[in-house]
Amino acid sequence: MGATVTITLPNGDKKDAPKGISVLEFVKQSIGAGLAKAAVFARVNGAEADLSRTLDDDAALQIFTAKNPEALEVTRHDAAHIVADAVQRLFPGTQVTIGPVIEEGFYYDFYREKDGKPAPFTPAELEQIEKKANEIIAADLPFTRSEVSADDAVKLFEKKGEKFKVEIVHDIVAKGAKTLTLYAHGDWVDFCLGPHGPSTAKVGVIKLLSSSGAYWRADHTKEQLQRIYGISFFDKKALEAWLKQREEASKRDHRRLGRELDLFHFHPFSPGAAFWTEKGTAIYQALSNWMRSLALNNGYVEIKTPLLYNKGLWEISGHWGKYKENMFLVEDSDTKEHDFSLKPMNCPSHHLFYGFKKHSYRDLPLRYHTQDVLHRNEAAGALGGLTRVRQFAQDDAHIYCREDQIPSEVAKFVGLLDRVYAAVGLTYRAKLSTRPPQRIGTDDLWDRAEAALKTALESLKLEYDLKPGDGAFYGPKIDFDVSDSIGRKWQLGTVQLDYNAPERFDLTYVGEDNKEHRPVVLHRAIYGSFERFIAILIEHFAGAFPAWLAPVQVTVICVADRQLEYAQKIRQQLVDKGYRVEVDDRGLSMQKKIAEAQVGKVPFTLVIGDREVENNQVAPRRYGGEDLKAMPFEQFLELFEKEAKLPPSH
RNA sequence: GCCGACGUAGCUCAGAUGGCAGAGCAACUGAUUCGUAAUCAGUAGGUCUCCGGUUCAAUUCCGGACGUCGGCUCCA
Repeated sequence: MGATVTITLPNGDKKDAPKGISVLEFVKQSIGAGLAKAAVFARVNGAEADLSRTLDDDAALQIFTAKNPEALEVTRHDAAHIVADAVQRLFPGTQVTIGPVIEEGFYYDFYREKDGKPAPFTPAELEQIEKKANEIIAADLPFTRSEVSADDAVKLFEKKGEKFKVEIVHDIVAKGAKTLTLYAHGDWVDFCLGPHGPSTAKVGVIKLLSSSGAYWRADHTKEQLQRIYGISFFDKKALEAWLKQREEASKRDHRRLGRELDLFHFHPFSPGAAFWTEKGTAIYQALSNWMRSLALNNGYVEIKTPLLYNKGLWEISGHWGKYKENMFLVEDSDTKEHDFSLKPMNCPSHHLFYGFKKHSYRDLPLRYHTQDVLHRNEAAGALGGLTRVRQFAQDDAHIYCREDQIPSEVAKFVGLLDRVYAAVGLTYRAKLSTRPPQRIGTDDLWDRAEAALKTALESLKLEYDLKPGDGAFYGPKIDFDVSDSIGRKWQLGTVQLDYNAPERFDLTYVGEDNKEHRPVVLHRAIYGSFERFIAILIEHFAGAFPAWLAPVQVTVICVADRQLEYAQKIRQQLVDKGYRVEVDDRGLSMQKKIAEAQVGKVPFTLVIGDREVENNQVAPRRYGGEDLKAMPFEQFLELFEKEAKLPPSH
């Protein structure tokens, strides 16, 4: 009799099985053939494992099938292997690098050259690869796992001529790994942590999405690689649903809605700088006014500083050395030298401003708010819509405070940011970035700075991701990310601690002890930039803004022209209160005008006929079609103002 | 900046192997004055992004520039 092991299932059941049985065999014998067939991978004592893993000790076992989202990640990793296999079958000599699962799908980076030059995959080749990959799925090749020594792994990949894999193996060995795991399906082998599904057939269906350039190790001085993006689903139906959803999401794209709703334009003569229409400007101004009120009501002062500066400033700030490539330089017409630059950030000008006066500890914290225009010379290939532009304005502020004031300042800021995002319904993800290897300041200082940020996040019960080593060289920071309609993440808000700038600019305050001390600076923004924030809001609301943000808040439509005079009176009363109202007096049918108001996503349409004129009423209709029925104008006003006023700023 | 795709009317898109350029919507004109999602008729609109080259002939083929899009990198 062989030894037995006791396996505990998620529901608490315990089952005995012969020691050394595979997970799959155990499931088949002790749970059921159906689950065995559906299984993709397992967790043994919480650790991910292949179904072929043997059970050598008592363990807790959990089986994952297509019903678990985790299983899709595993099969997408399978899919990456399959695509790499397909590429190497079709294009011998192509080298493989890495192929991770990403949020939506996976990618695989290849190195391929022709005549010494990088050879990108053409759309036709992608089709071939996709076809071949799905053939590999149909072939139902089992994935097999094996362990080899580091030496054998190096030999294996050297023999195959896979120099990138060899490099990765060396890296892993340098980190202390003794053995490596290999995964093979058919003749194709890659080394990989796993787990993988039982066979290629489990992957379902692979769809390749795009190809693009990427650099080995994300370093543009290294080899140019060819990246193929793809996604897989357990069945065609799920793939089709995903494609459809993607099409829906693209209808919310701010670039598309910006055109359809006539919010902004771009012109080749000023790439990366928006032309805002009167409608786009209305949104911009509403956000600007709201942020101004929020700032002024929360202890900030608003200041304005120049846009153009002599390079002397950038030499002090360090931008001339580290950021010059991103700055627009301006030639002085006398000296013919590029002695001036448009400001890419507000901080240096605020530091100069701080220095205009001698400050007492009683002045602190001192909070300067600014909405000035900034210019950054972004790489041409990086521009896109409103999310990445060359000219923009931040809802910027710099807080000058004593070190002991940092925790409360950070907490106040994060609280304010949370209120702003909540008011527009945005959900965000906070990221705390801590000390990088290259940094200034003592460890003690960093300990305190990081603790201050952490405390603020925890006091607000905010979940956050920790990004060790991602902070700026002068201090740690918290970034706030929001996703756009196609799932790309954008940084909006940020708060950064800065111990460096006060040194560089020799900023001081006089303390209680009558001696000079260094303040600390907090850089912070909530919207991030108006441009990017508006882009995110357009997508978030799919263009149907709440009344307070909508470019046109009310459209007044008459049943016949004889009611126009009354309609104008209604409009005037609303305009006098500061609202954005239009009367559609074009010679179109009423139905057509209503249709256009809906297409324009105007929050309220007021229909005026003889009955309304007679009774001093309006007949409001909401965007989307809800008919509120005729009511006295005063009653509408009350209802409307609740939604059309800026959100609270206290 | 790098890799790839793309650039036809204000917008969305057709089009031909290299031989007079097409639709819908929008615009304009006229008629229509209508009770909650699109009234009818007509008119106008184009150096087919730009600059070179090949050709009897280029919007179409080739090269370059600019821009847009998807990535890389960076960041708000």
